[in-house]
Amino acid sequence: MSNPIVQQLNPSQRRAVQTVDGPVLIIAGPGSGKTMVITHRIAYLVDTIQISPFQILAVTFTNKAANEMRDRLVNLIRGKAHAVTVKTFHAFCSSVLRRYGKHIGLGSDYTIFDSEDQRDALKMAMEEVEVDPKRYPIRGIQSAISRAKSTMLDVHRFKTKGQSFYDEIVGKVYGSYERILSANNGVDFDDLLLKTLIIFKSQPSVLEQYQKRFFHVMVDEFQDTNIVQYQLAKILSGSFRNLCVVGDPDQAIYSWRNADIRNILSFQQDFPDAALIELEENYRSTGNILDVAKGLISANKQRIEKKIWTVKERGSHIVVHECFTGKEEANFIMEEINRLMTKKNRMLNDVAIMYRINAQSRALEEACLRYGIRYRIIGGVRFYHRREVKDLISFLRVINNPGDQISLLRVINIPPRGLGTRSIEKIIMCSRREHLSVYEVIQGIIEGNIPEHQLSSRSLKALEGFFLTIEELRVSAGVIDISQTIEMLLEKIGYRNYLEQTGNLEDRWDNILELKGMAQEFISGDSSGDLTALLEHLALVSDVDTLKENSDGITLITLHQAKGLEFPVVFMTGMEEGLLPHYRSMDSEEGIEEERRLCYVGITRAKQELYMTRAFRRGLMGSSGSSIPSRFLQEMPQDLLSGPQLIRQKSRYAQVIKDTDILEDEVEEIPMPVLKTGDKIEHKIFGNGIIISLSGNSFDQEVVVAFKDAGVKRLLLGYAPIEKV
DNA sequence: CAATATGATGTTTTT
DNA sequence: CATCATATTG
Repeated sequence: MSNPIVQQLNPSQRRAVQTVDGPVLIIAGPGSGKTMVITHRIAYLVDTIQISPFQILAVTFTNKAANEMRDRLVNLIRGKAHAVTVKTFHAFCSSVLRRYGKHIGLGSDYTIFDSEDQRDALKMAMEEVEVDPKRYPIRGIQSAISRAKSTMLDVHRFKTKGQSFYDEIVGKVYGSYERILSANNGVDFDDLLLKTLIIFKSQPSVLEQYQKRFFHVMVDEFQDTNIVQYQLAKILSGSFRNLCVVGDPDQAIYSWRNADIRNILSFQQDFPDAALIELEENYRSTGNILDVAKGLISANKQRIEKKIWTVKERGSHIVVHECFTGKEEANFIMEEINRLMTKKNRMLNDVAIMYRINAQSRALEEACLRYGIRYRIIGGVRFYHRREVKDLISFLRVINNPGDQISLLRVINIPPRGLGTRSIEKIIMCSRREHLSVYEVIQGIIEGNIPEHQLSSRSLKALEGFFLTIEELRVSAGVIDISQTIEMLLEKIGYRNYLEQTGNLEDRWDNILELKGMAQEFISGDSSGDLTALLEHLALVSDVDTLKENSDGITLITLHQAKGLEFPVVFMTGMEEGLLPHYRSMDSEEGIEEERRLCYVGITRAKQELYMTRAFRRGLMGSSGSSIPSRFLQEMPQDLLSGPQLIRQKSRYAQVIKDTDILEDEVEEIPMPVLKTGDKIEHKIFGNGIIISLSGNSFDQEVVVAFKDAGVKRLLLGYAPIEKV
């Protein structure tokens, strides 16, 4: 009872920690101490029940979550924490495949293809089976194949199951794509999971080894696992049945990655005896924030009702602010941050700005620079996808796995050495004809074993230079360490010089140095430090993982990346129809509900202050249209919000109130003049005008104004800077 | 035949 | 607005 591990926990948390026999389902609301429960549960298993830490597997959603969990475990159980396996599904599977991939014909130096590589491979595949990428966009095929793999359909089963004509096309490409992958000794993200599952199912001895080892299996963010991941968790815990999953259906935001909330239902069916534990008390957010979140999420129809509550104070109102442009939105936020710092003693670290899409970050970044506010940004143009970084990684991949043709072809002419599309085509032809990998063909040509290459002597010379460079690096890579290899590579191909010619050298070179630094850090870390391990690390670390908590600055982050994090002050930007909810999700009810959950996730990141902003015009993708407020704003309890779209506001803007829209108890709080047809008004930009007509409800009041100079305009009141004259 | 310039074209979220 | 594909130039 007086066990120190459980002392500070509330009763449900304690139950979650101490229920260690058999299957357990923990439904954990936001801020309910989920991570604490998981770490304490592990500590309890190790210190109280005396389970060997070596026999515990904890699966997390991101590497960052894994690291954080490990850190917290160290505090609880000291050195024993390092014996616990804490990994993402992908990282765990990768380690299994490195060891046992040979059972399914996978060499241990396989390359992990990210979605960009995947696209290149698909292009090749489509060419091979003559599917026109114009008619059948790669993205669509990519996601169809991913969906297939996430639901355990291999090429054969996909082909027999598929019905539509499109399925037939996808089936063809899928088959060719798989051949290309295996020829490259490459796997994509989905393969990491699926191939591991296949090994477990087909190699009883391998499975048994893992099953015997992991006495306890825990899965975090269970609502965002896909079917393969669930199968993995189930099969791994097969011999002891000690599977504990933790999740929150209201925070499921990855269905587009084939996560399947139904896993929670499947779990309850598969384990009818599972203990169900609900964590309802929120320790993170103020009462107002939590109530806004609750109000919003209750608009979802497909939902299991869940209680969440807090004993915390009401806290500040949620501020809703509307601006003319994205730039103004950013400026407002900066001003507000400055105010919070001087008036409320906030630190930059306390603040996060969240957005739906990465493209929104640009305006915010620029504003940070203007205002001299330090910031750290996650993603944006993802670091690992930047051209120069990708170039370097591709070179390293070729050195590590010459069978990786995708990477090879990407860098064969970098920097330009006179091997254009034509020459490359010829090389590929050779490789088809001789049934050799591209690298083998190149070797053959150089060594004179393949005379019918048809390459000009100039191209031949260039090719030889390329080949010798790679060979030299491959040989020396075995002796010198990785950062020296990188150094040598950059030197040999004259990469710096190349960047100099292409312009903006500084930024790009900085990125190269950063990657080099990362490699350095990696080899001095606890891993084996070889090239294979580094490349695996680079493929599997996400950008969120690199978020440095200690450095001083505000955080710019997408709503998706923000899952699992918390900040005292949160700004949610772009609260507009089309952005949140995103227009690509707006054609289905499920899509909208997922967007709503995403919004819910954002809100519940906030501990004390929450702002929601929107812009009337946003400069996304070239020209911009005007936007209307996100429906989610209207779904929140209005009395907890304060801002100009509300009736009780201290806006500088005029506001029209129609009789039917006046809420009785708020009438006296309306300070604004009421506009009617014929009123003379003045617009900040368009100048003087007369109101011709009014329409719409109080939320999007539309007014038609005849301006003296600017002609007749339709405007939305509340956003249009209009004043009655 | 390779490299560059220009124009069109399409943009969520990520392991 | 930034990438991609095609046209043009060297």
